[in-house]
Amino acid sequence: MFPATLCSVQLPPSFPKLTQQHKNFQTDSLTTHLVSNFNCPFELKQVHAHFIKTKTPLSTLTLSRVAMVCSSSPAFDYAHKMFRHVDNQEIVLWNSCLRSFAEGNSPIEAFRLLRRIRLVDLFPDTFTCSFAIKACSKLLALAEGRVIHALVEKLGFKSDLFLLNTIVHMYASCGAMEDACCLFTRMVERDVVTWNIMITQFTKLGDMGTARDLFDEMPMRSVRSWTAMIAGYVQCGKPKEATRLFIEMEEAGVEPNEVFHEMEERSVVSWSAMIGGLAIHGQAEEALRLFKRMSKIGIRPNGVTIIGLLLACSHMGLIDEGRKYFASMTKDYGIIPQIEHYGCMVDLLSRTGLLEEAHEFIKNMPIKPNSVVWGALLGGCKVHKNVKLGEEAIKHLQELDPLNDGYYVVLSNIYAEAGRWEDAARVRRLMRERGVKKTPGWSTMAVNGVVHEFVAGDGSHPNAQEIYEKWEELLHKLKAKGYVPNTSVVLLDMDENEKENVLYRHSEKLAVVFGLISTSPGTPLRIMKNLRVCEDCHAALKLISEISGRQIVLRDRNRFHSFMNGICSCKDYW
DNA sequence: GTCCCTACTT
Repeated sequence: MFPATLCSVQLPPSFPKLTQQHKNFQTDSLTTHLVSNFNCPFELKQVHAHFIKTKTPLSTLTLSRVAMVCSSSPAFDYAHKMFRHVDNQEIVLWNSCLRSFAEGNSPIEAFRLLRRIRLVDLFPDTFTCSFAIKACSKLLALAEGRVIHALVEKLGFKSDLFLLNTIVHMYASCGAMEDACCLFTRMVERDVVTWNIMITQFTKLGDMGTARDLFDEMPMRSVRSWTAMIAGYVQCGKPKEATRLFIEMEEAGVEPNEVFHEMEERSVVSWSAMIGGLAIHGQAEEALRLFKRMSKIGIRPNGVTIIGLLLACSHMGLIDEGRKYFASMTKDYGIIPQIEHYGCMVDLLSRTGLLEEAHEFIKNMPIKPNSVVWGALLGGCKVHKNVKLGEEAIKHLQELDPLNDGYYVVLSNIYAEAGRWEDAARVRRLMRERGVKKTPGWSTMAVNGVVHEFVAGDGSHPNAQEIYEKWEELLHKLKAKGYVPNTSVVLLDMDENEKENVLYRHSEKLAVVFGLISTSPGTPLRIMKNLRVCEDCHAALKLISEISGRQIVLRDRNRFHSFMNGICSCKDYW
């Protein structure tokens, strides 16, 4: 809130006017101080008064900073009246505020500012609308987006291509694909960005068919078009198609329709997407090979490229390579490691079982470790059964991310595996006390364009009876192949029979069985899971791929698993 | 001064 003085002051009818006529003006030290320290809206009037008194030209103040500081009401009104006299491009100042809000952490503030702009006699331009729509995209505020779209039409900006692209993107990112498509179809003029937006959205929906049709149809392609398609194939578990397209992109070269420097910038993204994609598909060697090729043709990696490399090493346990890349990022490429890089390194060390080293690494990091970093250590403690360090990690996680159920579950699991049932129960009690609930596991699978959802233990699927019957049949075959249910992954304190039943109702098993009975033989099955696949399901899926002769692609929270002929692409390291 | 792509852990 503002102090009453600022709120209640009535501006004089003739608002003090300052122009830029003082050419040889020398600022005194107080003015310099006021200018360089202006960061409080309460002070605007005082500063303004001082400027009038000392005949300081208002342009001495950085007006964009004033706008930023005073963008909230009621300082807004005062700043607006002040700007009116000094800057005939006042809207630009507010636009840059809108932009900061829309792109930063306060898109709601962008809406408030837009309302203030509309309330005074200021005319929004295409930029104003563009930033306001961007705020809608960020907040997934479809209703507000529609209002601003209407405003765009009303103000007569409806043929502005930049603006229309922003609106198409807003509709698409808010999930209103019909509106996005409708606008796309109606647009008289489209550029490569328009097409890229549509392609990207379809790839995000997993509809690679439509995305590909658009990609083939578009009159010209930019690096981003290729990147969107490649990333799309990676995300939906088709690394082969991604690689094929990547090679095609290299062979085709890219049309010079973006400034050269920018093109080079962008192509780092394609390479990084491809490297990261190969990494989460467990093709570490391929990812590292690609990186060598990229370096050879002179494309410099950025921070994201390095994350891809570290991920690749992490998913395959390539400890020495990981260390090497982490060291070289600063030494050879001048990239300062961010928290994400530290997260990858802790993950790499922890997974490999170098838990003490990982702990030391965390203690010596120059930036404050976040929950991801401690979570990575905790994950390693689970795999390598280290109760002591697990407890250390959870101590920090309770402070950093107390409501995240995943960490408690892992710790409880660590205790359970060590046979410390009382401690495991204590963790579960703690969760109850704090109101933290375990996220139920669910899997989804699309069959003939319909997305089927399976929740662990759930019997609500229309084909539940059939699924369970098929599972019983499959179970015999699995056991004949040597499958032994791994009940240790069931955290609940119950007898072995009950545990087995819980295990047999895991969502990914239900999904796979449903896939087997509802698709023709040989069809690959694609499943998404919200959590990480459990060890038992992983073992079962390997065998099912062998028995059924099907490829099963499972995208879990962490990475892709591609099961084929009894083997998983993660090589059981995950 | 504007629009679209890549990214850590559980």
